Amino acid sequence: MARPRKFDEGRAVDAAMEAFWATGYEATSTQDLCDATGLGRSSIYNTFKSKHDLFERSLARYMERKNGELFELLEGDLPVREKIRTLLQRVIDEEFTRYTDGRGCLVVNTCVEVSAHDPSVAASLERDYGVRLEAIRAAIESGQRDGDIAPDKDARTLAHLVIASVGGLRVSARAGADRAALEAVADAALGAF
Amino acid sequence: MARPRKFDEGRAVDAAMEAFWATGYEATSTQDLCDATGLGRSSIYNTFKSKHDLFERSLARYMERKNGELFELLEGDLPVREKIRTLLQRVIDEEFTRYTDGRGCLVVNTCVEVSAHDPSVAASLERDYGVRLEAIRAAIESGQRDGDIAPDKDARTLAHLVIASVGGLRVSARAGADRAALEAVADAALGAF
DNA sequence: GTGATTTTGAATTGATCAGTACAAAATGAG
DNA sequence: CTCATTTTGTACTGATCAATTCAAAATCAC
Repeated sequence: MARPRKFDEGRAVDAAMEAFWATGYEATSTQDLCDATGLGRSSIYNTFKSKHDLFERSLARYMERKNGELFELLEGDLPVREKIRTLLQRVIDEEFTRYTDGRGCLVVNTCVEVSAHDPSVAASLERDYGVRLEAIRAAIESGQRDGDIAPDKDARTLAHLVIASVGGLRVSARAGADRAALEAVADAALGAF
Repeated sequence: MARPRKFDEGRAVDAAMEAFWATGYEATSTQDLCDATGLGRSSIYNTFKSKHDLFERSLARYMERKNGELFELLEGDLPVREKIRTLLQRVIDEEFTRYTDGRGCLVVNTCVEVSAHDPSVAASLERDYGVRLEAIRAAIESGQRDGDIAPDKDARTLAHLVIASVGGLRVSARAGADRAALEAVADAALGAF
Protein backbone atom coordinates (compact mmCIF):
# COMPACT_ATOMS: atom_id res chain seq x y z
CA MET A 1 0.00 0.00 0.00
CA ALA A 2 2.50 2.60 1.12
CA ARG A 3 5.94 3.30 2.43
CA PRO A 4 6.47 1.49 5.73
CA ARG A 5 7.91 3.07 8.84
CA LYS A 6 11.49 2.28 9.50
CA PHE A 7 11.21 2.80 13.25
CA ASP A 8 9.31 1.15 16.07
CA GLU A 9 6.73 3.39 17.70
CA GLY A 10 7.16 1.76 21.10
CA ARG A 11 10.90 2.28 21.08
CA ALA A 12 10.37 5.91 20.13
CA VAL A 13 8.07 6.40 23.10
CA ASP A 14 10.63 4.70 25.34
CA ALA A 15 13.36 7.04 24.13
CA ALA A 16 11.15 10.09 24.56
CA MET A 17 10.27 8.89 28.06
CA GLU A 18 13.96 8.81 28.97
CA ALA A 19 14.37 12.37 27.73
CA PHE A 20 11.37 13.72 29.64
CA TRP A 21 12.44 11.76 32.69
CA ALA A 22 15.95 13.18 32.66
CA THR A 23 15.10 16.76 31.79
CA GLY A 24 11.47 17.44 32.61
CA TYR A 25 8.62 18.44 30.33
CA GLU A 26 9.35 22.13 29.80
CA ALA A 27 13.10 21.77 29.49
CA THR A 28 12.90 19.00 26.88
CA SER A 29 12.74 20.58 23.43
CA THR A 30 11.34 18.92 20.34
CA GLN A 31 14.91 18.88 19.04
CA ASP A 32 15.92 16.94 22.15
CA LEU A 33 13.14 14.49 21.33
CA CYS A 34 14.43 14.10 17.78
CA ASP A 35 17.93 13.45 19.10
CA ALA A 36 16.72 11.00 21.76
CA THR A 37 14.50 9.02 19.42
CA GLY A 38 16.73 9.29 16.36
CA LEU A 39 13.70 10.43 14.36
CA GLY A 40 13.19 13.48 12.22
CA ARG A 41 10.64 16.10 13.13
CA SER A 42 8.28 14.90 10.41
CA SER A 43 8.25 11.37 11.74
CA ILE A 44 7.53 12.59 15.22
CA TYR A 45 4.72 14.91 14.19
CA ASN A 46 3.37 12.35 11.78
CA THR A 47 3.20 9.75 14.53
CA PHE A 48 2.30 11.89 17.55
CA LYS A 49 0.02 14.90 17.53
CA SER A 50 2.34 17.16 19.49
CA LYS A 51 5.05 17.34 22.11
CA HIS A 52 2.29 17.24 24.68
CA ASP A 53 0.79 14.10 23.17
CA LEU A 54 4.17 12.40 23.11
CA PHE A 55 4.65 13.38 26.72
CA GLU A 56 1.35 11.85 27.75
CA ARG A 57 2.27 8.63 26.00
CA SER A 58 5.71 8.67 27.61
CA LEU A 59 4.12 9.16 31.00
CA ALA A 60 1.65 6.33 30.40
CA ARG A 61 4.53 4.09 29.37
CA TYR A 62 6.43 4.98 32.52
CA MET A 63 3.42 4.23 34.71
CA GLU A 64 2.91 0.93 32.94
CA ARG A 65 6.51 -0.07 33.53
CA LYS A 66 6.70 1.07 37.14
CA ASN A 67 3.33 -0.36 38.09
CA GLY A 68 4.39 -3.63 36.53
CA GLU A 69 7.36 -3.76 38.87
CA LEU A 70 5.11 -2.85 41.79
CA PHE A 71 2.54 -5.55 41.00
CA GLU A 72 5.29 -8.12 40.61
CA LEU A 73 6.63 -7.24 44.04
CA LEU A 74 3.19 -7.27 45.65
CA GLU A 75 2.29 -10.60 44.06
CA GLY A 76 5.36 -12.28 45.54
CA ASP A 77 5.20 -14.35 48.68
CA LEU A 78 7.11 -12.17 51.12
CA PRO A 79 5.25 -11.03 54.23
CA VAL A 80 3.52 -7.74 53.39
CA ARG A 81 5.70 -5.73 55.70
CA GLU A 82 8.73 -7.05 53.81
CA LYS A 83 7.14 -6.14 50.52
CA ILE A 84 6.72 -2.57 51.71
CA ARG A 85 10.25 -2.54 53.09
CA THR A 86 11.57 -3.74 49.74
CA LEU A 87 9.56 -1.09 47.92
CA LEU A 88 10.94 1.73 50.04
CA GLN A 89 14.47 0.35 49.81
CA ARG A 90 14.20 0.22 46.02
CA VAL A 91 13.17 3.85 45.95
CA ILE A 92 16.20 4.81 48.01
CA ASP A 93 18.50 2.70 45.85
CA GLU A 94 17.09 4.33 42.73
CA GLU A 95 17.60 7.81 44.08
CA PHE A 96 21.22 7.03 44.82
CA THR A 97 22.08 5.13 41.66
CA ARG A 98 24.99 7.01 40.19
CA TYR A 99 24.17 6.73 36.51
CA THR A 100 20.58 7.78 36.80
CA ASP A 101 21.18 10.17 39.66
CA GLY A 102 18.92 13.15 39.74
CA ARG A 103 16.18 11.85 37.48
CA GLY A 104 14.09 10.63 40.34
CA CYS A 105 10.66 9.36 39.32
CA LEU A 106 8.81 10.67 36.28
CA VAL A 107 5.47 10.44 38.09
CA VAL A 108 6.66 12.47 41.07
CA ASN A 109 8.40 14.93 38.78
CA THR A 110 5.24 15.33 36.74
CA CYS A 111 3.05 15.77 39.83
CA VAL A 112 5.19 18.71 40.81
CA GLU A 113 6.09 20.21 37.44
CA VAL A 114 3.02 19.85 35.28
CA SER A 115 -0.04 18.56 37.10
CA ALA A 116 -1.27 21.95 38.32
CA HIS A 117 -1.19 23.48 34.82
CA ASP A 118 -2.45 20.54 32.83
CA PRO A 119 -5.84 18.97 33.64
CA SER A 120 -5.35 16.07 31.26
CA VAL A 121 -2.06 15.07 32.86
CA ALA A 122 -3.52 15.67 36.31
CA ALA A 123 -6.34 13.24 35.52
CA SER A 124 -3.83 10.66 34.38
CA LEU A 125 -1.81 11.07 37.57
CA GLU A 126 -4.93 10.77 39.69
CA ARG A 127 -5.95 7.58 37.92
CA ASP A 128 -2.46 6.18 38.44
CA TYR A 129 -2.56 7.11 42.11
CA GLY A 130 -5.80 5.16 42.41
CA VAL A 131 -4.29 2.11 40.73
CA ARG A 132 -1.31 2.06 43.05
CA LEU A 133 -3.47 2.73 46.09
CA GLU A 134 -5.76 -0.17 45.32
CA ALA A 135 -2.91 -2.61 44.70
CA ILE A 136 -1.15 -1.69 47.93
CA ARG A 137 -4.38 -1.68 49.91
CA ALA A 138 -5.23 -5.17 48.68
CA ALA A 139 -1.77 -6.43 49.62
CA ILE A 140 -2.09 -4.95 53.09
CA GLU A 141 -5.53 -6.47 53.61
CA SER A 142 -4.14 -9.78 52.52
CA GLY A 143 -1.40 -9.32 55.12
CA GLN A 144 -4.04 -8.63 57.72
CA ARG A 145 -5.78 -11.90 56.87
CA ASP A 146 -2.43 -13.66 57.25
CA GLY A 147 -1.91 -12.05 60.64
CA ASP A 148 1.15 -10.10 59.49
CA ILE A 149 -0.48 -6.75 60.17
CA ALA A 150 -2.81 -5.77 62.98
CA PRO A 151 -6.39 -6.14 61.69
CA ASP A 152 -7.63 -3.00 63.44
CA LYS A 153 -5.49 -0.75 61.22
CA ASP A 154 -7.08 0.82 58.18
CA ALA A 155 -5.53 -0.79 55.13
CA ARG A 156 -6.48 2.12 52.89
CA THR A 157 -4.79 4.64 55.15
CA LEU A 158 -1.66 2.52 55.33
CA ALA A 159 -1.64 2.36 51.55
CA HIS A 160 -1.86 6.15 51.34
CA LEU A 161 1.00 6.25 53.83
CA VAL A 162 3.15 4.01 51.65
CA ILE A 163 2.60 6.21 48.62
CA ALA A 164 3.30 9.37 50.60
CA SER A 165 6.45 7.77 52.02
CA VAL A 166 7.74 7.10 48.53
CA GLY A 167 7.10 10.72 47.56
CA GLY A 168 8.70 11.98 50.75
CA LEU A 169 11.81 9.87 50.31
CA ARG A 170 12.19 11.08 46.73
CA VAL A 171 11.81 14.75 47.59
CA SER A 172 14.19 14.44 50.55
CA ALA A 173 16.77 12.73 48.35
CA ARG A 174 16.59 15.65 45.93
CA ALA A 175 16.86 18.07 48.82
CA GLY A 176 20.19 16.57 49.80
CA ALA A 177 19.38 14.09 52.55
CA ASP A 178 21.91 11.26 52.69
CA ARG A 179 21.22 7.58 52.25
CA ALA A 180 21.48 6.65 55.92
CA ALA A 181 18.95 9.30 56.86
CA LEU A 182 16.48 8.05 54.27
CA GLU A 183 16.89 4.46 55.39
CA ALA A 184 16.13 5.55 58.93
CA VAL A 185 13.06 7.39 57.64
CA ALA A 186 11.91 4.29 55.78
CA ASP A 187 12.31 2.25 58.96
CA ALA A 188 10.30 4.79 60.90
CA ALA A 189 7.55 4.73 58.28
CA LEU A 190 7.45 0.94 58.54
CA GLY A 191 6.82 1.40 62.25
CA ALA A 192 3.25 2.33 61.39
CA PHE A 193 2.60 -1.24 60.23
CA MET B 1 24.39 61.80 42.77
CA ALA B 2 22.18 60.02 40.31
CA ARG B 3 18.68 59.10 39.39
CA PRO B 4 17.05 57.11 42.20
CA ARG B 5 15.16 53.88 41.77
CA LYS B 6 11.43 54.19 41.80
CA PHE B 7 10.86 50.60 42.94
CA ASP B 8 11.71 48.58 46.02
CA GLU B 9 14.13 45.74 45.41
CA GLY B 10 12.62 43.55 48.10
CA ARG B 11 9.12 43.93 46.66
CA ALA B 12 10.47 43.03 43.24
CA VAL B 13 11.99 39.83 44.61
CA ASP B 14 8.70 39.06 46.35
CA ALA B 15 6.78 39.48 43.11
CA ALA B 16 9.28 37.37 41.17
CA MET B 17 9.03 34.71 43.88
CA GLU B 18 5.27 34.54 43.38
CA ALA B 19 5.76 34.06 39.65
CA PHE B 20 8.36 31.29 40.02
CA TRP B 21 6.24 29.69 42.72
CA ALA B 22 3.13 29.64 40.56
CA THR B 23 4.73 28.62 37.29
CA GLY B 24 8.10 27.02 37.95
CA TYR B 25 11.56 28.13 36.88
CA GLU B 26 11.60 27.01 33.24
CA ALA B 27 8.04 28.03 32.47
CA THR B 28 8.45 31.54 33.89
CA SER B 29 9.74 33.82 31.14
CA THR B 30 11.60 37.07 31.68
CA GLN B 31 8.52 38.79 30.27
CA ASP B 32 6.44 37.10 32.98
CA LEU B 33 8.90 38.49 35.51
CA CYS B 34 8.51 41.99 34.06
CA ASP B 35 4.72 41.66 34.28
CA ALA B 36 4.81 40.26 37.82
CA THR B 37 7.19 42.88 39.18
CA GLY B 38 5.87 45.77 37.12
CA LEU B 39 9.45 46.55 36.08
CA GLY B 40 10.96 46.97 32.64
CA ARG B 41 13.61 44.60 31.37
CA SER B 42 16.33 47.17 31.93
CA SER B 43 15.47 47.59 35.57
CA ILE B 44 15.47 43.86 36.12
CA TYR B 45 18.79 43.28 34.37
CA ASN B 46 20.28 46.36 35.99
CA THR B 47 19.34 45.08 39.43
CA PHE B 48 19.78 41.33 39.02
CA LYS B 49 22.43 39.61 36.96
CA SER B 50 20.12 37.19 35.19
CA LYS B 51 16.89 35.25 35.41
CA HIS B 52 18.86 32.62 37.28
CA ASP B 53 20.16 35.13 39.79
CA LEU B 54 16.68 36.49 40.37
CA PHE B 55 15.45 32.95 40.87
CA GLU B 56 18.09 32.24 43.49
CA ARG B 57 17.16 35.39 45.36
CA SER B 58 13.48 34.50 45.09
CA LEU B 59 14.20 31.05 46.46
CA ALA B 60 16.24 32.48 49.32
CA ARG B 61 13.41 34.86 50.12
CA TYR B 62 10.94 31.99 50.14
CA MET B 63 13.12 29.94 52.47
CA GLU B 64 13.52 32.91 54.77
CA ARG B 65 9.80 33.42 54.95
CA LYS B 66 8.86 29.77 55.39
CA ASN B 67 11.59 29.06 57.89
CA GLY B 68 10.46 32.09 59.85
CA GLU B 69 7.01 30.56 60.16
CA LEU B 70 8.55 27.23 61.15
CA PHE B 71 10.77 28.74 63.83
CA GLU B 72 7.86 30.69 65.21
CA LEU B 73 5.83 27.50 65.51
CA LEU B 74 8.69 25.56 67.08
CA GLU B 75 9.42 28.33 69.58
CA GLY B 76 5.84 28.30 70.86
CA ASP B 77 4.85 26.44 73.99
CA LEU B 78 2.77 23.63 72.58
CA PRO B 79 3.93 20.09 73.33
CA VAL B 80 6.31 19.05 70.55
CA ARG B 81 3.98 16.47 69.17
CA GLU B 82 1.34 19.20 68.80
CA LYS B 83 3.84 21.42 67.06
CA ILE B 84 4.51 18.68 64.52
CA ARG B 85 0.82 18.02 64.14
CA THR B 86 0.21 21.71 63.49
CA LEU B 87 3.02 21.78 60.94
CA LEU B 88 1.60 18.86 58.99
CA GLN B 89 -1.92 20.26 59.20
CA ARG B 90 -0.71 23.59 57.83
CA VAL B 91 0.88 21.84 54.88
CA ILE B 92 -2.39 20.07 54.12
CA ASP B 93 -4.36 23.30 54.49
CA GLU B 94 -1.97 25.07 52.16
CA GLU B 95 -2.24 22.39 49.52
CA PHE B 96 -6.01 22.67 49.57
CA THR B 97 -6.33 26.44 49.71
CA ARG B 98 -8.40 27.34 46.70
CA TYR B 99 -6.69 30.56 45.63
CA THR B 100 -3.19 29.24 45.80
CA ASP B 101 -4.14 25.73 44.72
CA GLY B 102 -1.52 23.93 42.73
CA ARG B 103 1.47 26.08 43.64
CA GLY B 104 2.53 23.78 46.42
CA CYS B 105 5.86 24.70 48.00
CA LEU B 106 8.60 26.48 46.08
CA VAL B 107 11.29 24.48 47.88
CA VAL B 108 9.72 21.14 47.02
CA ASN B 109 9.03 22.29 43.47
CA THR B 110 12.63 23.39 43.10
CA CYS B 111 13.99 20.13 44.54
CA VAL B 112 12.19 18.28 41.81
CA GLU B 113 12.43 20.68 38.88
CA VAL B 114 15.80 22.34 39.25
CA SER B 115 18.13 20.76 41.80
CA ALA B 116 19.50 17.96 39.62
CA HIS B 117 20.55 20.34 36.84
CA ASP B 118 21.81 23.23 38.93
CA PRO B 119 24.58 22.70 41.49
CA SER B 120 24.25 26.19 42.94
CA VAL B 121 20.55 25.75 43.61
CA ALA B 122 21.16 22.23 44.89
CA ALA B 123 23.66 23.57 47.41
CA SER B 124 21.14 26.15 48.56
CA LEU B 125 18.47 23.48 48.98
CA GLU B 126 20.85 21.28 50.92
CA ARG B 127 21.74 24.12 53.25
CA ASP B 128 18.07 24.85 53.79
CA TYR B 129 17.38 21.19 54.51
CA GLY B 130 20.08 21.31 57.17
CA VAL B 131 18.58 24.40 58.76
CA ARG B 132 15.14 22.87 58.99
CA LEU B 133 16.53 19.56 60.20
CA GLU B 134 18.44 21.19 63.02
CA ALA B 135 15.50 23.30 64.17
CA ILE B 136 13.13 20.34 64.23
CA ARG B 137 15.71 18.07 65.86
CA ALA B 138 16.28 20.61 68.63
CA ALA B 139 12.54 20.91 69.24
CA ILE B 140 12.19 17.15 69.43
CA GLU B 141 15.11 16.84 71.86
CA SER B 142 13.52 19.52 73.94
CA GLY B 143 10.33 17.48 73.91
CA GLN B 144 12.27 14.46 75.06
CA ARG B 145 13.63 16.41 78.01
CA ASP B 146 10.06 17.42 78.85
CA GLY B 147 8.96 13.80 78.71
CA ASP B 148 6.63 14.42 75.72
CA ILE B 149 8.54 12.03 73.51
CA ALA B 150 10.19 8.74 74.40
CA PRO B 151 13.88 9.47 75.09
CA ASP B 152 15.11 6.30 73.39
CA LYS B 153 14.00 7.59 69.96
CA ASP B 154 16.54 9.27 67.75
CA ALA B 155 15.60 12.92 67.49
CA ARG B 156 17.55 13.41 64.29
CA THR B 157 15.76 10.55 62.56
CA LEU B 158 12.39 11.85 63.71
CA ALA B 159 13.32 15.25 62.29
CA HIS B 160 14.20 13.66 58.94
CA LEU B 161 10.84 11.90 59.13
CA VAL B 162 8.99 15.17 59.65
CA ILE B 163 10.65 16.73 56.62
CA ALA B 164 9.97 13.68 54.48
CA SER B 165 6.35 13.66 55.65
CA VAL B 166 5.91 17.23 54.49
CA GLY B 167 7.34 16.32 51.09
CA GLY B 168 5.21 13.22 50.88
CA LEU B 169 2.01 15.06 51.74
CA ARG B 170 2.76 17.71 49.13
CA VAL B 171 3.50 15.23 46.36
CA SER B 172 0.42 13.15 47.23
CA ALA B 173 -1.74 16.26 47.17
CA ARG B 174 -0.49 17.01 43.65
CA ALA B 175 -1.11 13.42 42.66
CA GLY B 176 -4.78 13.80 43.50
CA ALA B 177 -5.11 12.38 47.04
CA ASP B 178 -8.01 13.94 48.92
CA ARG B 179 -7.84 15.92 52.12
CA ALA B 180 -9.16 13.16 54.38
CA ALA B 181 -6.57 10.72 53.08
CA LEU B 182 -3.74 13.17 53.77
CA GLU B 183 -5.01 13.89 57.25
CA ALA B 184 -5.01 10.17 57.96
CA VAL B 185 -1.46 9.96 56.60
CA ALA B 186 -0.38 12.82 58.85
CA ASP B 187 -1.91 11.03 61.84
CA ALA B 188 -0.07 7.85 60.92
CA ALA B 189 3.22 9.72 60.62
CA LEU B 190 2.63 11.21 64.06
CA GLY B 191 2.35 7.67 65.33
CA ALA B 192 6.13 7.42 65.09
CA PHE B 193 6.46 9.98 67.91
C1' DG C 1 6.50 -0.95 -14.44
C1' DT C 2 2.55 2.36 -12.79
C1' DG C 3 -0.09 4.67 -9.48
C1' DA C 4 -1.85 5.41 -4.91
C1' DT C 5 -0.24 6.10 -0.38
C1' DT C 6 2.66 7.06 3.29
C1' DT C 7 7.09 8.26 5.42
C1' DT C 8 10.84 11.05 5.50
C1' DG C 9 14.24 15.01 5.38
C1' DA C 10 15.08 19.76 4.83
C1' DA C 11 13.66 24.14 4.80
C1' DT C 12 10.85 27.28 6.98
C1' DT C 13 7.04 29.39 9.76
C1' DG C 14 6.01 33.17 13.24
C1' DA C 15 6.46 33.38 18.08
C1' DT C 16 9.04 33.65 21.91
C1' DC C 17 13.37 32.97 24.43
C1' DA C 18 17.12 35.37 27.57
C1' DG C 19 19.75 39.11 27.35
C1' DT C 20 21.80 43.72 25.44
C1' DA C 21 22.40 48.46 23.37
C1' DC C 22 21.50 52.95 23.72
C1' DA C 23 19.58 57.23 24.36
C1' DA C 24 16.15 59.86 27.03
C1' DA C 25 14.77 60.93 31.69
C1' DA C 26 15.71 61.89 36.38
C1' DT C 27 18.29 63.07 40.14
C1' DG C 28 21.94 65.39 43.50
C1' DA C 29 26.44 67.77 43.76
C1' DG C 30 28.94 71.68 42.57
C1' DC D 1 21.97 75.95 35.88
C1' DT D 2 25.44 72.31 34.52
C1' DC D 3 27.52 68.05 34.89
C1' DA D 4 28.26 63.39 36.29
C1' DT D 5 25.74 59.35 37.32
C1' DT D 6 22.18 56.09 37.38
C1' DT D 7 17.63 54.36 36.05
C1' DT D 8 14.40 53.64 32.73
C1' DG D 9 11.80 52.56 28.26
C1' DT D 10 12.20 51.01 23.64
C1' DA D 11 14.08 48.62 20.25
C1' DC D 12 16.70 45.07 19.11
C1' DT D 13 20.01 40.92 19.18
C1' DG D 14 20.69 35.98 17.60
C1' DA D 15 19.05 31.77 19.28
C1' DT D 16 15.66 28.66 19.99
C1' DC D 17 10.78 27.40 20.56
C1' DA D 18 6.85 24.13 18.78
C1' DA D 19 4.94 23.16 14.70
C1' DT D 20 4.09 23.14 9.44
C1' DT D 21 5.02 22.81 4.47
C1' DC D 22 6.27 20.30 0.63
C1' DA D 23 8.53 17.57 -2.42
C1' DA D 24 11.53 13.47 -2.76
C1' DA D 25 11.85 8.68 -1.43
C1' DA D 26 9.97 4.31 -0.48
C1' DT D 27 6.74 0.83 -0.54
C1' DC D 28 2.79 -2.40 -2.10
C1' DA D 29 -1.25 -3.58 -4.99
C1' DC D 30 -2.12 -4.15 -9.44
